[in-house]
Amino acid sequence: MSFIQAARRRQIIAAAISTVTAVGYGQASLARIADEAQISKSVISYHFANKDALLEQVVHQVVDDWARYMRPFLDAETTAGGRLAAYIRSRLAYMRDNHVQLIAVAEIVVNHRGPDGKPVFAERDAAPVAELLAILREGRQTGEFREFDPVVLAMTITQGIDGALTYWAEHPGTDLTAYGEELVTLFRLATQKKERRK
Amino acid sequence: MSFIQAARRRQIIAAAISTVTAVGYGQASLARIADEAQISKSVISYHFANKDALLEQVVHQVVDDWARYMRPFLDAETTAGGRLAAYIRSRLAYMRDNHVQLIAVAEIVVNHRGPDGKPVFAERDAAPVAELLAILREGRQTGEFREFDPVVLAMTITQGIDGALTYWAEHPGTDLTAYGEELVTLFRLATQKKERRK
DNA sequence: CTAAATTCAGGCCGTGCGGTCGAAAAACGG
DNA sequence: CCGTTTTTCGACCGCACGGCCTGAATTTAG
Repeated sequence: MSFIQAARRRQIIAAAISTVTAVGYGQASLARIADEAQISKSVISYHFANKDALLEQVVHQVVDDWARYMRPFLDAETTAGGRLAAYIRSRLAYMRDNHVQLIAVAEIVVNHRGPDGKPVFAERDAAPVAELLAILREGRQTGEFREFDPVVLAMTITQGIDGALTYWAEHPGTDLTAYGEELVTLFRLATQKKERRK
Repeated sequence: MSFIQAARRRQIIAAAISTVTAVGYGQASLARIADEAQISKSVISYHFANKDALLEQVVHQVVDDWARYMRPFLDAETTAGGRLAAYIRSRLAYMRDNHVQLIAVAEIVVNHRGPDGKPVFAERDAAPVAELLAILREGRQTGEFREFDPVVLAMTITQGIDGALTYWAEHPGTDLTAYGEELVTLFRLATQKKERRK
């Protein structure tokens, strides 16, 4: 693949992301995306087989970048509790710097359907959840965490972090770092064993 | 409004709910809804001004019923902690019995946009969140809860409950009651003050 | 320099959408 | 029983969509 081809693809993907984020999945037509990129519709058709292929590339690229970003933060921690806090902080940090991409991906994953009417990317975002699940199971096995259902915890933590994104989107003035520390505290209290105090 | 009119409207609303839940907001055309209800498309137009009005009625009806369901459970409790647990349990119980309606409402609220491209029902589901926020603020004021940001907690609890719905939708065998008790425990630990133990 | 390959613009087409129309059918009132 | 109103229907309209095709501009290769 030539250099100019790759550049065009990146440009089109970027335009698709900003368009989906701005007007939503349903209104993100090829015409609007082409308009956003200031190119003709057929350029998109030339570089991507069809709309589905374009959206799939959008999701693929963002998810990959996301996982690459979080990895070093997770690997730097040794205890399950530390990894959990790092997970929350790094996922939130990535969201702060890439919220446009993540909103677009969320729109696409939720709304993109196959001909049968069922979602296509059902398990695509399961990767970060699986990572989190592993952390929780490890903490339970080593006895670092209290007894709980790791599935419920993983789901709730994921949802809680996503909630920060949602809230931030609606209240742009929010201090996401402070929000993140609240979440870290919240889930530390929710996972740690009871300690004798005073 | 006559009796038969009300019946037709309810039938159409029910068909809209099941259609949106089955094939998603984007694919839920008037034709498919009419097909689901086994009536002609124009019957919908006769009883509702347009598609937007129909969807608004769907959201309105479900949200109203939802609030009516939860009220007595909340009023039965006196302490903030009790009200919080009742909130989680009753909201989850309603979800178990009305998941089709709630999935439809979620689809509509997220995807329905005005001509400007911005969501229309942005604050519609803010009512249950406000209720939850009041509980949390009350608990903080009376000193029953630890220090935290009520907004973050309210958001996280709401998201956590919604996560149960999502997980249940993907794993139908899930024991929602057990899931709910995990959530109650989780958020009790996250909200209560540190206690001296042993 | 020329010819082949690549890249891009504009327009066309079939499809399905939300919504409307006039007529048929059903329900109602005297 | 008939006339009126309410309700339903299938046909139809204008529109925007995704996809495709044609052809011109640009780049590359020999």
